[in-house]
Amino acid sequence: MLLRIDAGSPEPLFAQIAATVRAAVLRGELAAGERLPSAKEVAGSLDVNLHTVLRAYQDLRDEGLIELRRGRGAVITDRAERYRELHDEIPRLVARARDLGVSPSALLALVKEASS
Amino acid sequence: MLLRIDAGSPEPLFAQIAATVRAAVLRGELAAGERLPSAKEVAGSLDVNLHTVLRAYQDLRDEGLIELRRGRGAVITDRAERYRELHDEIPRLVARARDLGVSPSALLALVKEASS
DNA sequence: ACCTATTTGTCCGTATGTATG
DNA sequence: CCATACATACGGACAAATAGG
Repeated sequence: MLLRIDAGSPEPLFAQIAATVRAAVLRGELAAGERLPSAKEVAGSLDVNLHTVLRAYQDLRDEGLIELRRGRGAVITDRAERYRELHDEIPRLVARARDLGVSPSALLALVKEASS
Repeated sequence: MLLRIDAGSPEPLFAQIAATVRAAVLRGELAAGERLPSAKEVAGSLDVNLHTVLRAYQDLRDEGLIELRRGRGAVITDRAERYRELHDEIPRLVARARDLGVSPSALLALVKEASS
């Protein structure tokens, strides 16, 4: 099963569901164009309410990771693919900084500076 | 009354409520630190469901216009104030572009270029 | 220190609407 | 026309944080 949640966690169910999908995308298990199981299916398999899943899906849509269409469902976006690629580059950047003797906090400051 | 909605509009109720608050902030009717009426109050006065108002408030929170705290309510952020200031500068920029003979589409392109 | 009321947060259930296939 | 699937709205319930007495 793709999605897993922990009912005992203080993390809200909808957030757990969204996080699980996000993680799957970042691990490359979900490629652009692929379709997520319908909210109804997920709700059934996780034994949560349909709305809880829909809220998770809508959060993911707001982040640009998926597209939602009535009658069609949830589809991974191209942008999600690019997020993944970017995500994969981070460890290399961190390693390179370490090689150059740049501290993690200094690297963070550099990134922050560049994106301001 | 601060908020108004049109039940006949195709625009969802929660979006109408959020848009009304947004507009009020941009008109300067709501300053940073001011508190919005509680979701319950708004729901009562607009005759909509409590959850509909809460969703509007949560959208506004996600945009950074308000802060939400249990037991305390919804408070306009400093950032909202800055949004308003930025908003107020736009007409001046447009007027200045016009004075300089820069077309609206060219101005748009310049802004787009600068923010890429 | 305690209790209570207020207010948002989450989740569930139900109903209806609307776009897609 | 029909089934699927998301979108919105309503209602109820309980939890958790805050404020005030």
